[in-house]
Amino acid sequence: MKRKITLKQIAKELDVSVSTVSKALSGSKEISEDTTQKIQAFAKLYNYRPNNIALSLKNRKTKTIGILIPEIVHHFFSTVIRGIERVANRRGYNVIVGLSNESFTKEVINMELLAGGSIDGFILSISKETLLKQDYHHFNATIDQGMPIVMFDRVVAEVDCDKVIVDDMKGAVKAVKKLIENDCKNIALITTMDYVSVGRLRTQGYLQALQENEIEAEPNLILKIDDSLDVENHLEILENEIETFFRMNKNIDGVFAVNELYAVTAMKVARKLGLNIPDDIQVIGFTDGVLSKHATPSLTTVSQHGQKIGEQSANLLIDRLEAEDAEQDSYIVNTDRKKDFIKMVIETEIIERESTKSKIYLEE
Amino acid sequence: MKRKITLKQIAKELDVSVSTVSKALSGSKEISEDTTQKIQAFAKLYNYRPNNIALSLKNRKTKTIGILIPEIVHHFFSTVIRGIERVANRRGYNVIVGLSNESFTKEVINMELLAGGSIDGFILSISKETLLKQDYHHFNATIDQGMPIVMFDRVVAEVDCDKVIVDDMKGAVKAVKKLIENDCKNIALITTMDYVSVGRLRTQGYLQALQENEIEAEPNLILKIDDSLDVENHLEILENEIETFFRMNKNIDGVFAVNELYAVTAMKVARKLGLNIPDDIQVIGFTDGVLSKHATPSLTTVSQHGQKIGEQSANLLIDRLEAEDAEQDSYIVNTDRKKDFIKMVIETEIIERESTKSKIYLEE
DNA sequence: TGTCAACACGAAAACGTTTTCGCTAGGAAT
DNA sequence: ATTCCTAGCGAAAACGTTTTCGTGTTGACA
Repeated sequence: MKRKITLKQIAKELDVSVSTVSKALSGSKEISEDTTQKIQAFAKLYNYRPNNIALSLKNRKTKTIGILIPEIVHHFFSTVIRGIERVANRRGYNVIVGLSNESFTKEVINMELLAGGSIDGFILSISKETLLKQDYHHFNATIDQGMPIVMFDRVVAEVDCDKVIVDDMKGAVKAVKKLIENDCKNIALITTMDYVSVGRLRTQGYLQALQENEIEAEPNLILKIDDSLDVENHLEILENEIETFFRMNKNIDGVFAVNELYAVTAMKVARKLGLNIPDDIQVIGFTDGVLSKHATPSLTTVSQHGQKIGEQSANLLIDRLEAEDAEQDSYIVNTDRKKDFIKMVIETEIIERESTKSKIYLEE
Repeated sequence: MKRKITLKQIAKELDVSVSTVSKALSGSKEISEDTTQKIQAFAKLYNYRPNNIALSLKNRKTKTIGILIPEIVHHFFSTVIRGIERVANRRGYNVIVGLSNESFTKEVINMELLAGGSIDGFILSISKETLLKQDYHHFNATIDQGMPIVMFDRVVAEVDCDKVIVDDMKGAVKAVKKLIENDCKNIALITTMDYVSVGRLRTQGYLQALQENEIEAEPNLILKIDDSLDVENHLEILENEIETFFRMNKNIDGVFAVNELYAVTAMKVARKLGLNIPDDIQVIGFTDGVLSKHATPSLTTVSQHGQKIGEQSANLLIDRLEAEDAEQDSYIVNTDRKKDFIKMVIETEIIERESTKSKIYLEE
């Protein structure tokens, strides 16, 4: 197999020194035009590409950022990656992706692997298992070794770093308020067990919206799904749970679900029970993915703007990386830097579609 | 900012040589137990992690593979990545992802960037623009520099490398045959313009299935959508096209669509026109994604097994990488190696759901 | 003719490893 | 007492760059 051509080989071939080749290729004024031309031509001919690895070793930076997410077959995380990739590329960085599959062990292993020099910083979202264990030593160890981290969506107070989050609670409040405005009297909540922070926050938002409108929360109207099992492959279980839930609470006229899947499944079950959407029952979901857009009827959702989250995360990380660079040139060292971490909140937005009643006629 | 601790620093601190530290940490028998213990304890205390970059430079391999895909917010590509990541991790490799966004330029730039030493090999799927331009020099240049490539799904004969493809044509044949068996007399095809190979192949499959059953293909029953525009954001256009298509061909009783989106949109339109699925019209799509599973009625699809494609691709690539290693130790050099590239075909499978009639009663 | 600047280039260090080889000291064997 | 082996460690090269600091050869100028 052919090896990539190196400076040394070019140097030997053209009978000059490595330094000369390096300078010629970077267009240094030090080298005569003759030599420069000759070297550049030769390099082009042999398709020379500098070895990033060697550069990384020298510069102590790799110009790549590591992403660590729980799952990639997931619309929200995909859009976040796309956002990260956008600004990373624009700012001259590459992106390397690790998957934890919601497992604590895989998260730790992946971090150790990537932290071992391959990347300059992390952008990550914590796995469910880690949230359950509440063991965050690997994050703190990485930060201690001077590698900055930005967390998004699933964050945790125990780790000191920049964070980008969705205003889950506010988003839920907005959604439920919309249902209330649309004359729903008995609003159900379909949520998960609360060990993942986002589920808890959205539940809180639901409760708060009710409280603000002086509606008493009815425990019967809250359905908690155990999402530790792989829902995608146990769709019937989910459907059955929702069906009995609906049967036991025939008065439900509005549903707020903490994710797309629960929402469209709720719609499916409702229709199976002969209910019309949105006339008999209105539904709002969370996460604006493909399901919401293409379901029939299309689903009104709380959009989290995943791409924006990714973009902001990347900007935060790269800003910090480049601030570090500047710091080395500067005499003033801000020892308090560790304390001014940023927590950025991305506003949610309600995308109105067919699963809720349009109130346009009221606004005339 | 704290820098990562290096062998040299440990050596200085413990007043031994760098070599000793290196050997002690790798558990070499050469070093006395005393020293080994002391060094290992110190290393653990300071959380020493070897610098992969330095290792990569020395070993001339990075143990990471580069993925280059047109789009990440796409169920099929996500599952492929998951598959790649699975076997890569199992076999000790990392995964770095680049996105071309269907753009030729971004594809070239990304390849140059990654090929510059960051990775040992590529797994990629060609962007639409590249397929249109038919300019494949960047692939061949990369291969010439000794970096192996595996292409999946969107492949091209002009590049000599391992390939993993879906039997698109056969899958389409199966789907259409199923419609024929289910007594459909006028089967429509909703497809794309054919510059992307997969669209063409699926169209061919449609035609072949008809021919094999001695049904004459009716040009009116083929709808070609211009997918150069971003369909996700021009949903109404798609719906309108399909609606007029249906209105002009009221005899349609079966639809084969080359992707999920077209299929569910067709179902949506059909229902809007008062048609019942699957009684009046049966629908089969391609690609088994979330839409198919959660649409109402759920969609019968041709599954491509994206994860399997990813796993096979990764295995092919890593096999080749490790064969290269072995080659260097061997005296026999197979100069014909370049010619025995593998083209692996992943079988499709029809997932039957509610959008086609069940024929169980016939099989009794 | 001697001095000096400018020009064109080379040598070497540095980044963090691993690995090969060599060296020293001590004990065993002769 | 001399030789030899071996355990335990260090020196140095190598991977591919960039960059700093020489160094030698011009030519011009005094």
